[in-house]
Amino acid sequence: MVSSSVKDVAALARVSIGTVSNVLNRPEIVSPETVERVTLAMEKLSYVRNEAARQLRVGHSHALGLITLSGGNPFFTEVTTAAEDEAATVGYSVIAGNSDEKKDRESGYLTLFEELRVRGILISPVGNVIPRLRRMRDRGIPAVLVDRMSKDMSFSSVSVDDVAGGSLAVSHLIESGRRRIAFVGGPSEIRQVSDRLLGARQAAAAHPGVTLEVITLAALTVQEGKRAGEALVERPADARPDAIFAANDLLAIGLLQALYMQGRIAIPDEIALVGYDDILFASASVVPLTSVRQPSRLIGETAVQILLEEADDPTLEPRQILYQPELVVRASSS
Amino acid sequence: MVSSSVKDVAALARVSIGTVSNVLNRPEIVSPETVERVTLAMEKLSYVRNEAARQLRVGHSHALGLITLSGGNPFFTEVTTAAEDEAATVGYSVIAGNSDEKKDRESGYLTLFEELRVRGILISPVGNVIPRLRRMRDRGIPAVLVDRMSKDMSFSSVSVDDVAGGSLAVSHLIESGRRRIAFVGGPSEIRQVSDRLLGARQAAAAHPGVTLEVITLAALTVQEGKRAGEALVERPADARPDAIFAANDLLAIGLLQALYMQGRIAIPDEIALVGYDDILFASASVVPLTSVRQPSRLIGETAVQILLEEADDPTLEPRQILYQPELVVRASSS
DNA sequence: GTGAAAGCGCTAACAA
DNA sequence: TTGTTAGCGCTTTCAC
Repeated sequence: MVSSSVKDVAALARVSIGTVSNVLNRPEIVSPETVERVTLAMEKLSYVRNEAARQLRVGHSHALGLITLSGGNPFFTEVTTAAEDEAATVGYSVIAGNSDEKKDRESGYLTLFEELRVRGILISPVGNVIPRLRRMRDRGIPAVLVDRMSKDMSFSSVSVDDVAGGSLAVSHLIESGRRRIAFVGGPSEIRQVSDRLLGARQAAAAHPGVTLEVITLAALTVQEGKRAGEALVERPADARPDAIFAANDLLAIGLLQALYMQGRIAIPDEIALVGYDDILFASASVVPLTSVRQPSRLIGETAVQILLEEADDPTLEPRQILYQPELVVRASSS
Repeated sequence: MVSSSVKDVAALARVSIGTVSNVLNRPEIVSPETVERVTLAMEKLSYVRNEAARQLRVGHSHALGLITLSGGNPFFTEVTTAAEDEAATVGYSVIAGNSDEKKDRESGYLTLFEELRVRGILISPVGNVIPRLRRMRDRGIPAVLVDRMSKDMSFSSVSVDDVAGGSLAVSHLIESGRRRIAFVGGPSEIRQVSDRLLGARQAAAAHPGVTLEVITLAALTVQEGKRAGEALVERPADARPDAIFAANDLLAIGLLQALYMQGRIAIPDEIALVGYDDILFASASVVPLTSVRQPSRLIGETAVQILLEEADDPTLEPRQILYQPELVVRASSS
C-alpha cells in the first residue's frame, strides 16, 4: 500500500481536490458540512499531507535550520530545545545539526538547509560563513547568528557579552588573590573564545602584577580539557598557574579530572578554576564549579522570533541583541 | 533574486534539462565535455538542487527521522551523533527530535516525519506507537526501535540488555554489603525503566534479606533526582536505604546534589549509589559515579545500518540486536 | 549522448 | 461555496 493523496480524499469525499486543499489550508471558507465530510475521508484513508509537494508549490518549507558548535555541550542542547519549543508554537520545526567546530561539517549543513529550502537559519559560526549567508539571504533564506555577534552588523544576532563574561571571571579570580592566571581555550577563530580571552586580558591588564598565560586547544571538549590538565600536572609546582579560566565548562570538567582527580592538585587551594556556561553538571562536579552563566533558553527563543520576523519581512534592519552574563561562584574558586 | 533551477542551468550550458539532471544523478553516462560545461554553469548560478522537487518525484527523502527520549541526556546525544555520522557516509541526513518522554511530542514528530516522507524512522518509544509504526511501514516507511526491544518482535531493534544491567547494578550493591536498596526510576511505561527494575528485582530476590524499595518519579532528569533526594533527606536516618540504584545518571547526579551536597549524607558510606549510562560527566561528578555503561555509538550506528537495509528491502525479517552492558565501578559505591 | 515530455502532490488564482 | 486548472523543479522513460 502506498500513501494516499488529495485526489483519493477528494474522490472519497465526493468533492474536488481544490476543496480538499481548502479544508487543509483555509477551512473557514468552506462549509462546515463539507469540512466534516472531507475530514472523515482523510481519517478513513489516514491521509498525511506530502510536505515536499506543498513546499515545492509555496517555495519554502516549514522548517528552520540550526547549526550549533557542539552536540555534546549542554549549553547548546538548551538553546536547541528552547528554539524547538518556540518554533513549535507557530507550527515550525527545527532541523538541528552540529558542526563540532568543523568548517566542512558546517558547510555540509548549510548545503542541506539550502536544498531543503528552510525558512531561515540559526547559526553559531565556525568558519567565515558571512559571505555565504549573504548569498543565501539574497535568495530568500535569512539567518540569525546565535551566541555571537556579526562584526559588520549585517546580520541580526542574539548573543551574550563574552568580553564582559571573560572579564567577570578573571576579575573574580584576581579579587580572590590570584596572580598567575591561565586561560584555557579552543581555536581562536571561534569568536566566543577570542572574546572571552579579550575580556580576560582586559581584566588582567587592569591589575598590575597579574600575568595571563594562554593555552590553546584543538576543541572545547572534556577530552581536550583533560589533556591540558595532564600537561599542567607535569609541570613543576611553581611553574603552574594559581588560577585557570576555562573557555567553557566542558574544558573545566576535563581539567578537574586531570588536575584534581588524577593529579591530586587541590582545587581551589593550589589552583582556582572558573568555567563558562553554567551547564547542569557544573554544580555537581567533583569540585562544584564556579561558572559564567548565560541565559540559554532566552537566546534560543529570541533568535527564533527574530528569524521568523525577518523571514516574513526581508526589509527589516538587522538587530543585535546582547544579553549580560552572570557569575555563579562555587567551591572551585573560593 | 530567487533560486535558480535546472532550467536556468540548462539554458546557460546550452543543453536540455534532462542532461542537467543526468550530470546530477548519473554523470557517468554523459560526455566529459558536457559535464564540464554544465558544472561550470551550476557554479556560475550557484545552483542548489531543490530537494523537495527531487523528493516529490522519487517518492521519499534522503533523511532519516530519529526520536529520542531526552535531549538533555548525553547518552542519547551520543547515539544521535553516531547515527548522524553513519547516515552521512551513505548520503543521508538525520532529523532528530526528542520526545522528552511525552507522548504528544512523540506523536508530533511522527507526523512531521510522515509529512516529510523520511526514508525510515529510528525511535525510542514512550507511548504505544507500534500500531502506528506498523501503518507507516505498510506505507513504505520502516522503523527500527532504539535502546528497546519490541515485545512481539515485529520490528527490528537495537538495544542493550536492561534486565542484565539492572541485575548487574544491584548484585554489585549487594556484594558490597548493602541490604536496604532503593530503585529510583521514572515512569514505568518506559521500557528501559521497567526492565532495569526487573533486573534489580531478580538480583534482590536471589539474596534473602535484601529489600528493594521502588521510588517512581515523573521523568528521568537531574531535577527529578534532586527532588527524590530531598525527600530521602527528610526521612529519619534509619528509614533511609543504604544503597540506591538510579535508572539513569541524570537521576543519580540529582540525587548526589540533594543527598551529598545539600543533605551532607556520606556517599558511599551511608548510602551507596549506582547510576546508568556512564555519561561523560559520571566520572567527574562530586562523588565519581559507579554506572552501567552502554555502547552508545554502536547502538546508533547499527540502528542506521539495519534501517537502511530494510528501507531498501522491505521483505527483510526483523532482527533483534542485543548488546551487553558493563559495570564501571567508581567511588560512589566502593 | 542528448532532448522532449509526462507527471509526482500540492496550492492558489480564477471561473462558475 | 465549490470546481478547474496551471505550474512549482525535478527525474525518468522513450525517441532520436
